[in-house]
Amino acid sequence: MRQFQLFTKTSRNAPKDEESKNAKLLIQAGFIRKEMAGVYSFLPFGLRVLNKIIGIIREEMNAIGGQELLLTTLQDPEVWKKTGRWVEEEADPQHGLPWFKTKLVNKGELGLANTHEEPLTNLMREHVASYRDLPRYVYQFQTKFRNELRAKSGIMRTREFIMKDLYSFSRNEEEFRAFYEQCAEAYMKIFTRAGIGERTYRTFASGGSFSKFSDEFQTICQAGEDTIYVDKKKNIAVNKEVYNDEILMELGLKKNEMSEERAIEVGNIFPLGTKFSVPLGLTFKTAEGSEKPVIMGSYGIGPARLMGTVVEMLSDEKGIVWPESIAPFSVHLLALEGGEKEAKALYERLEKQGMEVLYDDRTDKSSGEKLVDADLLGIPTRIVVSARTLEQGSVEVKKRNEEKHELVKLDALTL
RNA sequence: CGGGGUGUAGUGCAACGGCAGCACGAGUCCUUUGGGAGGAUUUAAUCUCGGUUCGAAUCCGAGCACCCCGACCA
Repeated sequence: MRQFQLFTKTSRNAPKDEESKNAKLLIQAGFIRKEMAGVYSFLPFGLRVLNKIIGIIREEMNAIGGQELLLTTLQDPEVWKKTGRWVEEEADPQHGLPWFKTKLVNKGELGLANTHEEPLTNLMREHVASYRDLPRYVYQFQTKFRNELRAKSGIMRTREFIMKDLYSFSRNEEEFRAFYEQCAEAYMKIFTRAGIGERTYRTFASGGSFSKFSDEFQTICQAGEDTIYVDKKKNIAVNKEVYNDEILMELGLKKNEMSEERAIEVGNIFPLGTKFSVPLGLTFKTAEGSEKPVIMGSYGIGPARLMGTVVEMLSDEKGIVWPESIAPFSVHLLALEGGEKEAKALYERLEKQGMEVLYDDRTDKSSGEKLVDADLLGIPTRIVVSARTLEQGSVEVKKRNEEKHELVKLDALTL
C-alpha cells in the first residue's frame, strides 16, 4: 500500500481525552477513532490488525471443528423471555443483561444483541433432533452491544464490539468436557500466535450465574481490570474472586507459591450445562429412545480487546510494536531523500513476492517525520532507501523491536 | 449509579472579571530533506442554556460531553 494515498494521518500529540495507553497510541497512529465513550471506529490500519486477529482465531476454531455462521444483531424479545433474560428489573440481577433496547415503528420492542446464547440455542432446535446430530460446535464474529455503566480503558471495555463467540452442543458431560479442554488449548495457541502467550494464564474463575466455575484467560498487565494469583511454575492462575483455601486445595496450589498480579481478561470459556437448552427446548433423542437436553458450553474472545492488550504489552515510548502475526503490514518501506527510484522498484518487487508492504512514498514529509511515523505505526520490519544507503548499493533494514540496524545489498535482500 | 476531575482554533496548551494568545496542523510562496526543518504570509476557537455584572472563557445555577476511582461487568 502506498502511504501517499492513505487518508488517515498520524497526530503529533496523543489525544487529551484518553488515559489508557492502548487508546492513546492507536488514536495517535490513526488506527482507530473514538466516536463517543466506549465506541470506537476502526480505520484502515486498525481494521487490518483486527482482521489478522480474527483470521488467527478463525483458523484455530476451524481446527477444532468449529463451524462459522453469522447471527443477527436485532433480537426477538420472545426468545429471551423464555430464559428470563429480557426484563432486567424483574429477573435476578445476575441474569439481567445490559441491554440496548429499541422499538419497531408500530409494534413492540427489539433488543440489540449483547450475547447470543438464546438465539443460537433456538436456531439449533431446527437442526438437532437425534444423538447422531451431536456434538456440534458453532461460532461467529458478531457485534455485541452492551450498555456498560462505565466504558473505560480505551478499546478494552466498550459498549459496541465484535466478539468471537463459540457455543458447544454435546450429548453428555464427558463429551462436553473433552471439547472444553480442546478449546482451552486452542485459546492458548491463539494468544501465543498473537504474541502474548508467555504472559497469558488459564485462570480459574467464578462461573457467574451459569455454573460454579469457569476458566478465564488472563494476560498479566498493569492496565488490567482483574486481580489474579499466579503459580508460574505450574502455569495456572486463580482469579481473586474465587481465591480461597478450598479452591487452592482442590487445584493443588500453595499460597506461598502464588504471586498477585493485575491482568486483562482476553478470553473466557464456561460450561452452560442445560441452562439454555431446557427453557428453550433444545433436546435430542438418545440411542435408547429417551429425550435429553443438550449440554452446552460458551467460549468468547474479543478481538479488539486482544488488540488493545497487545498494544499495552508490547509498545514502547516511541509507539506501537506489532508482532509479525497481527501487524497491519510486515514491511514498512521508507523512501528518503535520493532513494525514491530504487524504493519504488523495491516496493514493486516485494509486492510481487506477496509481501505486505506499506510504502512511504510521501514527498511532502521530511525524513525525520517519516522515521517518527514508522516508529509510531510499529510495523515489524523497516527498510530505508536513501542516497546514503545507495552509495553502498544497499538498503537499511531494522526491526521495530531492536535497536540495531544493518545495511543489506539491494540485490541480496531477502525477507 | 456514588465520588473526583476536565471542557478555549483541526490538535496540544495559555489568558487577574477588562482587546482571546502561543505552538503544531492546514493554505500560498521561497529555501530545505536521516529522527517531527527554516523564513514570509494566510486560516481557524471559548460545550449548551440561563443568571450575576457597565463588562464573563473566567463567578453562580442547570444541562450535556469526556477522563479517572469505586460499584457493576457472560
